[in-house]
Amino acid sequence: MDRLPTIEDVARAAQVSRQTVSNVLNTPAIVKPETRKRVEVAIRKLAYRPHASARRLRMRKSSTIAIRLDPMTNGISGALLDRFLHALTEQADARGIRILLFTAADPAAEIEQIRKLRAGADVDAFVLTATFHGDPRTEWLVENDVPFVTFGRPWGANDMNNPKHLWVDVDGFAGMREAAIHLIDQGSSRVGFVGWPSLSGTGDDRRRGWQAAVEERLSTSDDDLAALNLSVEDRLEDARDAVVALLESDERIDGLVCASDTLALGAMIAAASVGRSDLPIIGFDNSPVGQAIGLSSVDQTLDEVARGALELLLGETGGDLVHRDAAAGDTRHRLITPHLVIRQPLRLLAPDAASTPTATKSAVGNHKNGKETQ
Amino acid sequence: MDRLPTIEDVARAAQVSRQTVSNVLNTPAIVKPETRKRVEVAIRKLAYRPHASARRLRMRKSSTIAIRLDPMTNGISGALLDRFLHALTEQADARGIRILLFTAADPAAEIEQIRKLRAGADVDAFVLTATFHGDPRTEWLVENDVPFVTFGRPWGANDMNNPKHLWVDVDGFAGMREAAIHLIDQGSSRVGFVGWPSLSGTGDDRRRGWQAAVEERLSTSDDDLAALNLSVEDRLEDARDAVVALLESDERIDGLVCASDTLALGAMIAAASVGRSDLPIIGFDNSPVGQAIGLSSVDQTLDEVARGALELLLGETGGDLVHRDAAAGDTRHRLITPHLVIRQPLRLLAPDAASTPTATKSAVGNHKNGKETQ
DNA sequence: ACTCAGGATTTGAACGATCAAACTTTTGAA
DNA sequence: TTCAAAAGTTTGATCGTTCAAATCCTGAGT
Repeated sequence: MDRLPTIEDVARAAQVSRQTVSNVLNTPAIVKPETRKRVEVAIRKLAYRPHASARRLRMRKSSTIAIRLDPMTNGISGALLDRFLHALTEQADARGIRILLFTAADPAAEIEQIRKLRAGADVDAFVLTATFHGDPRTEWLVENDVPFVTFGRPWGANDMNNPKHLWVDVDGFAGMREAAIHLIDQGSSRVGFVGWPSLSGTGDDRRRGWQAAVEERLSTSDDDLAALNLSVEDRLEDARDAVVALLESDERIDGLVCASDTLALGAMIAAASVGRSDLPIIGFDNSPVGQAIGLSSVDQTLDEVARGALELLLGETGGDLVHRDAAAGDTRHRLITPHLVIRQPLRLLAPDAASTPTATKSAVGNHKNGKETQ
Repeated sequence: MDRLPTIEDVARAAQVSRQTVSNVLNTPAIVKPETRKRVEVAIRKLAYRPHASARRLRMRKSSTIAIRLDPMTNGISGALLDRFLHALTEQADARGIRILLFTAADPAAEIEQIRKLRAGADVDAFVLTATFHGDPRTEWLVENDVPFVTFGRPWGANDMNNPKHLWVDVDGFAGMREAAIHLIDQGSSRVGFVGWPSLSGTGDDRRRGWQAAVEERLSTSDDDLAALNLSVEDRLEDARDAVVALLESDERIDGLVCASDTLALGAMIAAASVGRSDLPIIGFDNSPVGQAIGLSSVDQTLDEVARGALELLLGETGGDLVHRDAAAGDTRHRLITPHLVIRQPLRLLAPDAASTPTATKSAVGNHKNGKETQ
């Protein structure tokens, strides 16, 4: 056989008509069991699969969701989108939906891309990431009636409980609060926070989580609260420098929670460099680097985020687009609770008793090394 | 207008026939300029774009390439696939090709997925990553005549210059050699190598690069060469422990090149912990973490890899699949030369003179800190 | 035996584009 | 002026599927 088998080939092989084969595939219930079996055998024998483009043309839907792969390799947590993408692809696959990628340098270019993909009937719906305050994309999409869901809640004007669009987000408040409470439960009595300047809604949300935990469990004065609250850009050096300063100005600090793993790593370096490598630190994002270095972190459970996104777009089970108005009231968004991952930190400065290194042949050999480089 | 405009709508608006509109889009040359202009206006006015599925059905090709998004978040260099994906998507977009994602837990599952995508005529060709010795996927693909290209050369049996399939790869030898030579040029006279156990062809390739540089430029004895050559698994701790041992056993080492940024980071930590935080170290992959921490590294220039992959599959310019046999002799693969990125390393242990930290309001304030924590 | 409802199956049309061939107009040379 | 070739445009068929309507079959009720 030169070309791929068509529904007609199957029909011929099973001695039935096109439509019966189609029915076996789409509405098996209405086909007589006997006939159905015969068709199924033919399908298997020919290794037939319906031609996706033909089906899409007829059905007037593409069963495809597009997502922008943005160039932001924003430092350490960059792999976040990567992991989300993976989760999304898996969930989508289970529903018979495909994930298409596109790129765009800026929001305007992204809108243009979306317009093209829509106009070519290439894509049914979109997933937007990294939304921000006053995002032109969401406005445009709403206006042009394009189905979409955002990863990230609308921080701006409209009411979170009745927004203009579907969204999924991670509950940064709950996550950061859990992290802080964990430290307090482990004996910390003075827990600081390293976050971002308060432009980002995400950062503020996480900050409030820390604040809630401290106010709830510790008797930290308002002045102290302000002193324990750092705001720096999401860069290793900035975090390191700020934390060095903080630790030197306040010896009693015995715990830190951070709005990202980047900041947490900076904090670890800072702690080590001022001889506090025992300081418990918790980050956010559960990035690969964090994992490699034994950093405890708040994991975003991207599987659930992805599942939530698809459920909002397509409904609980099927692969069909839910009409916007049908997705009623409180089901129009999902707030996912992240969970804390506790790890044994890798001491940056004091490699104690190298735990069975796997150096082989040409390695010089392993030996104990208990030297405290403090 | 309820539905999207079709070619017929445009034809009506421009007072021509379907086919003429089609010609304006696909073979503008054969349309009389006057008519063409009229059609183009109509196209713009209606914001018409050809229906992708209809076109694909008729043309019997999907203009889509699929790639597996695998779950490997392998530590620090994990973002590599992410970056490759981005480059690939951009290059593909320029050719009017779309990138589709899929997942699979293991090679067998991946083959099954590929089979499905092919049978559904969803995808024209595949890009395979993380190929390994005796990979069942490449065998299957070759046997079943599925067009594909691998990122990673075939290390196994068949001749590299006449392999059974198309491939693109990064020249690890050249990259590692350049790195080592750079260190030597900067004054290093005893340069070690941290790599992986010699199962991986990639690792050996990089090792040979270091070896070539050292033999070429330095008079290191064979015994020394063996002693300077570490092999550990791609884990931070393992690298750290092995490098600590190495540095303690040989004081004269004044440079290290590593087969990955993960290993390099481990080496940096090791160097710092034995008071050698000045030791120049170069990694491989140019990962985001490396960037964040100021690690010099060999960058894989994934743009070129992506371009190469597409050129092999689709030819220099167009979007059409090149017939396998047409891609003659030496154009059946690409070996991309990576380039070295030199950075000012962030001292892990001695944050000297915090360079204008951007801590704001609630930060305690910045101050000089020259303490050497040796 | 005859009708009718209902289920099971088949047939013709449509989705929106391109290809191949037919048709119409223009061009240029005799 | 005439005609053939070239250029420009249109028409009918097709890609592989599903929808809508038509047809065929089966068995129950009169």
